[in-house]
Amino acid sequence: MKQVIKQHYEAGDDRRRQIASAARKLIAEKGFEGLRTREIADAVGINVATMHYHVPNKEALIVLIAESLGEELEADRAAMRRDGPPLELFEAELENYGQRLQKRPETMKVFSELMQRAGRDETIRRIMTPFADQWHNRFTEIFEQGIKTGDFRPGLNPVAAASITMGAAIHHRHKPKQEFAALKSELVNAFRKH
Amino acid sequence: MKQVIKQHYEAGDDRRRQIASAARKLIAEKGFEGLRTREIADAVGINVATMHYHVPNKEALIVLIAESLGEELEADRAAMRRDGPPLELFEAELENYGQRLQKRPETMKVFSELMQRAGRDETIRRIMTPFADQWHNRFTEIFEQGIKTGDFRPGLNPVAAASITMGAAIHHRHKPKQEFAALKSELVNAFRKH
Amino acid sequence: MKQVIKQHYEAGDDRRRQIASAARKLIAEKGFEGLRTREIADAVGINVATMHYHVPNKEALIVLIAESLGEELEADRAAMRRDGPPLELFEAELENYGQRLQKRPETMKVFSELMQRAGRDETIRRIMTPFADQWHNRFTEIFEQGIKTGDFRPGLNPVAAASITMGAAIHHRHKPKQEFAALKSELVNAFRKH
Amino acid sequence: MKQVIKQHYEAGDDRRRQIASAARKLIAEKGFEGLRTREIADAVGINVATMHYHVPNKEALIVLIAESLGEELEADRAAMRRDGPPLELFEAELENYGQRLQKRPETMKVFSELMQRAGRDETIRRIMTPFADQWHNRFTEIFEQGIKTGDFRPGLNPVAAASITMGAAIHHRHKPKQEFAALKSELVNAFRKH
DNA sequence: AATGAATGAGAGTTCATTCAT
DNA sequence: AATGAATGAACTCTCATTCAT
Repeated sequence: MKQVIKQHYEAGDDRRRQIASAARKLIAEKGFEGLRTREIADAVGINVATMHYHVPNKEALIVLIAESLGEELEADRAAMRRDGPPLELFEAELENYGQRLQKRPETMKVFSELMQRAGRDETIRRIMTPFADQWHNRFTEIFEQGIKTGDFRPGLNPVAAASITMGAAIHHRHKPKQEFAALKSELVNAFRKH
Repeated sequence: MKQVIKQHYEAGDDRRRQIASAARKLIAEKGFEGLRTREIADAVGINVATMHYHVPNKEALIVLIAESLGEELEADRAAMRRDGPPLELFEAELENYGQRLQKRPETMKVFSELMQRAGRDETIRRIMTPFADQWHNRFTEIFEQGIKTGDFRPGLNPVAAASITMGAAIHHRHKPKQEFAALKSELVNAFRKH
Repeated sequence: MKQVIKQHYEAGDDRRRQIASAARKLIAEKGFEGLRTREIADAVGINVATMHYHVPNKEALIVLIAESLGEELEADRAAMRRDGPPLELFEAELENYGQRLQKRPETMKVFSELMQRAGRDETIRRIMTPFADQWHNRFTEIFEQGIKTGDFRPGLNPVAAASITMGAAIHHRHKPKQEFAALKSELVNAFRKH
Repeated sequence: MKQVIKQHYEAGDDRRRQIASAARKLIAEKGFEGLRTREIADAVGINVATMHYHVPNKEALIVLIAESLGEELEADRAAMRRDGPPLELFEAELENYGQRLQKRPETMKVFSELMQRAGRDETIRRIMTPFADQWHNRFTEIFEQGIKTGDFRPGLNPVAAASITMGAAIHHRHKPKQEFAALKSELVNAFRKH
């Protein structure tokens, strides 16, 4: 079903991927509360019943979306370089985030909607927290190493610094791109050794 | 209908205040997407139709909520001291925020729900941005003065620093209270002159 | 809507009565499995949402129907004479049933549909069994007294006889009326003293 | 698809038999109204589409079920002894019914569901009435002969007596087994010569 | 200012059935 | 003979809003 000749047929997981993608687009536009099964189906170009064939109900849909987002973030993470001076790694991490913001703004909007909902929805929380945690851990790690190498201030609290960084990054999500450079260099100054 | 005696107290704007208050409680519990006119009316102890007499539709309700929140934030702001060494003002500002988080967590939840929605809803954005801006300006101002007095690093970008501070504060909203102290001192270290 | 002065408003329980009545008619026609909320609403001449205002969901609707039927059967029972020779009472009971079958065939159809469903549905069982039991007890009682008075065979098992009578009566529900007389006299012969 | 070896066994009518059997089991559990094509297919271990290949639609399915039930009842009937004193035949007939009730309660539940539906559904009525009639005729016949031999009361109405017997039997379907003996002997006493 | 009742529009979900392979 | 995927039609239920009083 997946091979060359017959590929005009969107079978199995492809449909689920299409659905996830359409749903994400809609969430980015109208938020979680504006998400309608019918609209997703329309966007994919299938019947609502067909949609329910692939994704049985709204809860499963949300899980699918969260997973789909998770995979993407994971792929991004896997692609990051992990060696070099901590300060550079820190900047690279921010740079990467900034680019994601520009190239796929949808991703961050959906991420933020899911995190918002995670506060109330156990299922989503279970799927999403690992991703938030991984990100946080990554920064913590960088700070810890950087303190040793002397890249970052001695006495810096790596956990708190990681939180500040993430907060700044997320809070910046809606802002114009130009400001991001200023934010980045200010974060660097905030933590590096003077 | 039940307490005959009090009935004349609760006319006009009092009702609107009750409605706003009930709505805020519900938003804090279930988020915007879980807000139901009927539940608000029930919480106030009136009929849905009566509710619509006071607040004609959901848009007006949202405006009411935003205004109510705005008034509260404004009152908070007005109560803040505005003189003294910038570093102290900065700490006082954060301290005040931390206490608000503990005493009225509902307020911050609603604020965050409204800001989320502001991204999509023009009306809300118009009401909310001033409040976010005022807060941002306040920090910017403190940083500007602090740079002059030597409390904060020379070369500090006041605007970026204000953004980082706000991001950190908002991002911390759900976290346990104990961590807040660490965050606060880390923020101070991030910006003050070493 | 029907009468002259103020009664044109079908308020409160009247609506529930109308709904119960329409639902019973529909069950008699198409059985339980063919019962549709929309059709009931249409039959009453109201919107589906209005129907749900009065009867929140299908389970409540079924309870309403069962109760409505129960009330009717109860009224019937209350109207029956309870004194006189047991044999006469027995015949009167059957006669009354036969007339109900002719005048309100719907009632018995609905009763039988409800009893069928009672086998699977706990809620219905709880409402309906009392009525079946009362009827059964009534016959048992008549037989017990009749044995003493010598109207019925000595050695007759009153409980088994009651079951036979009810089985015969219910089983006859769809049959042509004329046959009922034969059935009745055969039942009398089956149990009376020879 | 999974057990390659057996695949050629289960062609044609075997499939139909499997489907009928699965459907009957499901009807016994959840009633007619709870019968779902998908569940039948699942129970048989085939795809819904495959099911529709063998049994084109729900009407055909019901016919199939009725026929399958009919065959079973017919086999039962054929196995019954048809000679001996009428009173004994009568008791044997009841005894056989009682045993069927215990050994294959499913059969009687399905029979009763089908008879209920026969009241509304012409197709089912056409298939089922013969079976009900045959049973009824069998009792009538036994009574007619028994009157001649003196086993049963002179003046007994064979048709009405047959109806009473069947009503009692069917009505007893859900009741505990122990009571059946009492019912049986009471029926015997009701019709035999004293 | 308040209410019970009503409503239209739509939401998610289910189901028998069909299509392409 | 069998399948995965697709579909239209329907169903129950919900919700913001309105109407008559």
